[in-house]
Amino acid sequence: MRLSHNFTKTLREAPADEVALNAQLLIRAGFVYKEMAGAYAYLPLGIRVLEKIKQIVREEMNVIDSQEIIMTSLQNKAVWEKSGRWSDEKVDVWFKSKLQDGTDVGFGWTHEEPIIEMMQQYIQSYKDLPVSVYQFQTKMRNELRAKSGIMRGREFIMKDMYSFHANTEDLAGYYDKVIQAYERTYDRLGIGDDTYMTFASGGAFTKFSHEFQTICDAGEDVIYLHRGKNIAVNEEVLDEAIEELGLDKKDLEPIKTAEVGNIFNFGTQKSEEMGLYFTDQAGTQNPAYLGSYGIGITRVMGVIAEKFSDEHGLVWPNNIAPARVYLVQIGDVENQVNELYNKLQQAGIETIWDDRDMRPGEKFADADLIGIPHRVVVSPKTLEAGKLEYKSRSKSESQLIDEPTLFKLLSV
RNA sequence: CGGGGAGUAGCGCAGUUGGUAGCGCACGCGGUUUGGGACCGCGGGGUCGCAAGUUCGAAUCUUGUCUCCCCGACCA
Repeated sequence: MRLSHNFTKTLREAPADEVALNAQLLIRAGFVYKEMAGAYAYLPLGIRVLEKIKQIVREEMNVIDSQEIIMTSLQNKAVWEKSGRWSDEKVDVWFKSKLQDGTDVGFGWTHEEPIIEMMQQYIQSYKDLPVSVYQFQTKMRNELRAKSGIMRGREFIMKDMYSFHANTEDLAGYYDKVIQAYERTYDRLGIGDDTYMTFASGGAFTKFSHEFQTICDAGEDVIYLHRGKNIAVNEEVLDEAIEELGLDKKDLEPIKTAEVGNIFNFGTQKSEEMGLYFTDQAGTQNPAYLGSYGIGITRVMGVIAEKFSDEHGLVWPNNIAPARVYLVQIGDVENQVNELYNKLQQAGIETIWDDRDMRPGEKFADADLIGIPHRVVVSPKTLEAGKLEYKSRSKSESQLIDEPTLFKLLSV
């Protein structure tokens, strides 16, 4: 990407109505645009990060044999009435509207009911089970108050996955596979070391659901961590969990965290509500066992922006940075930079080429703000030395290296 | 939804005994510059959130309304 072709521009100062660090940095650097409270547009740089996060999640869900689909944002009132959750008293985040003929429709805040409804068409026999599906969807939730930048919006992207099983053991086995897949996912996203599986409320079938909580000052949750046993408990179920798990409160350390995932074992409750039954080997009808598994994609991006930044700007982890290399052109050296740019492209190394007609200082400042992991400078000076200037975003000193060394460095 | 704060140019801000709006950044033109956000000159851009009201006159006073932010509550 040639930066001169990018329509966004960086800001020296963040808009006054943004207090959340993630939104301040992402807006200043040109990753997102705020449409209204709790609703953000994703710009070219932001899309790159978002797609990388999605791709990592996609790959890990595929590993556990889940199949990708896309459901609809418009939802059918009748489907939700089956579970009783069309009611505004039961669900206070509904966005609702009407078709021109007066028919009520809702905007999806989750897809549990619709997916169960849909799967009735495809699951009749034990032979059709197990099955797991997932999607990346924009969820709409009419929150009373949006906050924390892109970490808690009224519109956000979530990966939601649903699995259907013939019996509780099969679901339990899959549930464990999901946990492992989530752990691999958070590792690859660069937040694995700070992310804890946490006992939380909300299990319909089991006593607890499990959240994945990432240490983050901007988070909204507090978990209690037992470092020795590596067990974490959400504050909301602290007393119950201490009792259930035989923990001593004095061994637990409270930590501020942000929820980046939540998985549920619903047992057969929802299938019974919605009427999802299958025929077993004996020819009898049974409700399917359901698991539900979410990862907040845009929230993960916010958490990472929040966690990995310094006084100069964003510091993206390698795997989700919008590019690997930020190539700074200083002076009249376009041809030489173009040559290196093409080599990087051919090597499959995503590069942002700062070919703008600006002073070096501004380019360096933007390189830092945008947070690309590797910075390479080409200037008359470096060309004279027959070298390239290299700097890692996370280090303060730069060094002169030759081209083979650069490619070796980038191949890791 | 309760409490608090704020809406003036794309962004950050100034502008009270009420007198017709200004600064920095950004933007356009010219020139000098060119390795960590340059400098000089000239220039464009604002229904002062919106609507009523008071007044000869309102960014400024009154009322209403919309929006945004923070704390709390809420959060499958």
